[in-house]
Amino acid sequence: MIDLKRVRSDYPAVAAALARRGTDDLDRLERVRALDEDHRAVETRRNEVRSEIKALSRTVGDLRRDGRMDEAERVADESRQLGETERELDAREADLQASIRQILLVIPNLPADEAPDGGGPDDNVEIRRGGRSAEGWEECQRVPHWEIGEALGILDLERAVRMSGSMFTMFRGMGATLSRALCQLALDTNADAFEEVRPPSLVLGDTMVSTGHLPKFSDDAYHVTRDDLWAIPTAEVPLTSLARDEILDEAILPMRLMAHTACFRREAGSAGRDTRGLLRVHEFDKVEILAYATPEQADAVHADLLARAERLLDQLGLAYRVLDLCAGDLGQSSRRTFDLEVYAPGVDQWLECSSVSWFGDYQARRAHIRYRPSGGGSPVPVHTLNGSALAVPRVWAALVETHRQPDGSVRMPEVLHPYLRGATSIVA
RNA sequence: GGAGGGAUGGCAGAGCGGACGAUUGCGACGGUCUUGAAAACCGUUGAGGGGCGACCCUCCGGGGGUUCGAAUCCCCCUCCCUCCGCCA
Repeated sequence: MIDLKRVRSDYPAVAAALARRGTDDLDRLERVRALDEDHRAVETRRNEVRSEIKALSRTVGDLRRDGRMDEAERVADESRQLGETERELDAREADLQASIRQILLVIPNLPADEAPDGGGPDDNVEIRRGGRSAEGWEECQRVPHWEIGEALGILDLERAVRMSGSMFTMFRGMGATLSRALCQLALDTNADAFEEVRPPSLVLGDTMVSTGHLPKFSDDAYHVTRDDLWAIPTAEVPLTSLARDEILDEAILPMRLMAHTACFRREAGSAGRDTRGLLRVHEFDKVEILAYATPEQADAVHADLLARAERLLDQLGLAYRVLDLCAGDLGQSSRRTFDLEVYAPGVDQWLECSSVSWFGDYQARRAHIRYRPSGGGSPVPVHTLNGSALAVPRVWAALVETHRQPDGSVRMPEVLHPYLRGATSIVA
């Protein structure tokens, strides 16, 4: 959530920042501002009435102790009258508060000043390329991964669809081993600074609200209605809620966590897009890296997360590019995001394989995660940041296409060998 | 799933319906004393919200209710513990 106090004290700046997203949220912002004024007026009056009731009640007690029953009853009666006013104001106060929160929960984060201008994906700024060159491909590398996977017996989409429906996948043999190897590599590479966590895959609605996945994007997530639980779309969800309702010591920040989990996405609204192969699937494995930080640390932590995600692609011998997302393409909770796109020569596409985001205190406000400054003073919301260290399907696809040899086998980059029981390539 | 017990401040642990936002102990912080430390003593020590401010309001697992007044009484829910059942 954006800071209501800032809406109050700095409305023009908040509105201007929000406007950069090019959404219709300015109406919402204005409604929040008006409701907030009403709310504070009602709250103040309600508190005055309550205070009066408390005073009268105390008087009743005193009078009764003194045996002045008639007077006590008269004062009690007066208090009874006020009780009605109190109930009325209280209901209005609660209503206003709920309305404000409801709107606040769907107002997106304010883009960072540094985020480039722009209204959509076309305005994202490519800030660099890394890994191997994205040019100069051999004919043998121009084969889509689903064909490679089938030929080598390492990808079994047909049977996956039979058991789970379209956009579900199944790796087999060395394909499955490769999938696991990628995750282990990602985990091991980041174990120097990140605590490994194995969180739940099903979470309560509140947990999804904390990160911003609910209430606005409920169509994108799987909902187990019988038990009212949600399948996590990313480990960001449980990892962010790990510190929910807590006050952290500044000394432990930045606090870094990583997790390998399955991720579930309904991919509603993308029917018919990228339907072949591994480009868009309902369930996939991912290693997420995440940090809680102070505002002062956030920039450096953001850069570090990005560097770590890049390093893996580099080690895997893939071609990738880094995009600085423009204000109009930023996810709801993010104020600054770098996307990593890996080039897959077989399908001739840049595939988004990581989003490294800085959320400011937007998620921390929703999740009530604060830290107590070492210098003393009241707790303040932490900043949260996260990114995919490695998301399996698209990296798997790019890897298999990039490293395909003229004989149809797929050479495995050296970093993976220890995780592949020593195998250096995948052959038919 | 069935039966019983519990949930209070960082922790431990009190709390006849009316000076209880909450005794006390520990911990933490500040101070006195000390060459330094320990001990002892004194003091401070939860969170959220409103108001320019004096100050006011809320929070004793959550939600309802009774009452002039609820941490204290009633109802529902959640979670934890013990026992039984089931189970990877």
